[in-house]
Amino acid sequence: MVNYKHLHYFWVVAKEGGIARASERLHLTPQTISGQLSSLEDHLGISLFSRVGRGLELTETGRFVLSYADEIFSLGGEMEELIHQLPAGLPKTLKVGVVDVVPKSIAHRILSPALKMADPVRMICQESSLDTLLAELAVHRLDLVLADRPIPSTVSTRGYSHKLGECGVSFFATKKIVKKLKNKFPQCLDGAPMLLPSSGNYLRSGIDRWLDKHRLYPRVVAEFDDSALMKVFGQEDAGIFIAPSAIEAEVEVQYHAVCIGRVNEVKERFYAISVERKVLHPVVAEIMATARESLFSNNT
Amino acid sequence: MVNYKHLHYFWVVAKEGGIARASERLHLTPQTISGQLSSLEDHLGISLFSRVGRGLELTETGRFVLSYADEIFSLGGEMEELIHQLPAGLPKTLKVGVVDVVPKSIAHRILSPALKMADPVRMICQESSLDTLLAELAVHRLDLVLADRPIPSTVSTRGYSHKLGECGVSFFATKKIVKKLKNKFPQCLDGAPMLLPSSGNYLRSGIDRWLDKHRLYPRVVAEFDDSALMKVFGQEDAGIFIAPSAIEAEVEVQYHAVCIGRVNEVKERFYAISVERKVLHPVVAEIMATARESLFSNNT
DNA sequence: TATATTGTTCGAAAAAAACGAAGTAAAGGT
DNA sequence: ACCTTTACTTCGTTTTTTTCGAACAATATA
Repeated sequence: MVNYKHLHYFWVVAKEGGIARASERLHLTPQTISGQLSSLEDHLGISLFSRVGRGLELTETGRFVLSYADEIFSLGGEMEELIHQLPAGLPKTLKVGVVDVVPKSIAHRILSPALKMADPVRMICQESSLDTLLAELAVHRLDLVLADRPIPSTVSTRGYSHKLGECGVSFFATKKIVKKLKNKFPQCLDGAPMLLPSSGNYLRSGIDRWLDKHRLYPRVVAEFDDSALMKVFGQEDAGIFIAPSAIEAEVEVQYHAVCIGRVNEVKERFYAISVERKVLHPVVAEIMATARESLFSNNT
Repeated sequence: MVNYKHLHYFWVVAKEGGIARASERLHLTPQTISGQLSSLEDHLGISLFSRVGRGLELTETGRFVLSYADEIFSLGGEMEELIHQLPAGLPKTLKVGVVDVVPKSIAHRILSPALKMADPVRMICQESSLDTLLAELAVHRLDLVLADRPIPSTVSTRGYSHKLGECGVSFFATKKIVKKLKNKFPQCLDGAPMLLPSSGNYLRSGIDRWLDKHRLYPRVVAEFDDSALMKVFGQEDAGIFIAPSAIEAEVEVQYHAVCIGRVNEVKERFYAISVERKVLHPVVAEIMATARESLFSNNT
């Protein structure tokens, strides 16, 4: 771990062009700076200045370090400058990213506690792929990501996944489609037109495994990244589609379809992903607490 | 000035979700962290955590600070990681930006010492407007900018201008143009077709003042940001053009033109702009020393 | 050659950080 | 309701780090 105090001295020395000048600006004696500078070089194991004549000259490494120090300390300065004009009662905001495979009504269920809290919260929602959202999360442009899977270990982003709940999946179809089905569930799926989440999605692999196990080979009409789009296609008689059992009622009403069967072997899970290990954002904490205790309380 | 040690503790506490966990990771006792954290809050004059229950919760400000701390410490980490794989004898490079109004042969004169130094230097040149180049300089993507004026005080970029030299300007024209001129210099300029640096350029205002003072009103055929382009137009009989007197000979040869007059009242100046107050890049230092002693040694 | 300027090395002094002991306060189990 | 565990804080002391004064070495300038 570099000593940022030392790095700061180095930065000032480089900027001012010498220890003497730097010591003036820092209100320190030259011997202090000189010593601390040597400590930094010792720690890094490489020299930052070459002592030439009675002055200093940046080495190649020194210039490299300077470019980083520049960024680091201007960030620090910017932070200090902005910190005091921040707390002026601007409404609390919560920036959420929702992975597009997560059904909208599930997202709403999960997030609604935020809007019902004591002090008002402005919520900013964004919908996109997991990768995109994790990138945003990493640079703190999001407070929380709602996903259907934990953070992939392959991804370099650091972050912590918190499981919110899980439930089985239900199969839906419009009446028009249902009429054409010969058998009862689940045999009716074999050869039937079907809409599925695109391969690569977490839920999809579970569905595929289950279909395979039961020797059911539906005709896959279309694949979707966005679950809402899939349901709209379903509503227009494009094929059988699926949704978490927990929102059966909403789906039947909203998309004019009926539930033709339920599978509890395949579980759809929902996760909240945050940057901090333990969630420190009060609104996020509230959301997660509520979700865990009551999101799918009516089924296991 | 924030204490980066304190900021680092804050960062770890936020990441780990508590003082207890953080103290473990930092190999420190909780009371130390707690104390240092309070110091930081005292210094900033605002609380970063709200103590809720037996734990901590980030405040709005805390989350803001965290986002900066995140950037700062990942920069620091990145720096440490890269620092050791850097010094592997990659050739020294010098990244120079040349403002486009600076004549190419002047730029060459100024920069050539770099190529004649003891250990070889690879030079990377870029040509653009002053604004663009200063932005690049600020983020250390350039080591040096060559300009025809000192750094404008209106610009927020910090940087130091070092004057390299100055010389008068000469007027040039092709023989075809010269034939048409009725009077001798400088009266011949009145009403004559002329190429000039665009308004807004530093040299242009000097030229304009001089022309005005002598009641000379040439017909301005075209204006250029790029001095080389102006000379090419001049070569093609578009009009009278100007260049620093120091490169008279080169201009006459290269652009098939003749010098029709010299003005020492209008001075063209050249500056090197660097990030550091005193230039610490050895190659840059060499360039500047050479320039100052011999760039325009044959005239004042 | 004298002189001012710049950076360095050595202690001792001052300041900051870290710890042990003890205390408060909330959550969890009995 | 009562004990236990967990988590943060406060206080005084010890340890570590930073800073300075004094003396010194090297280089440029007059």
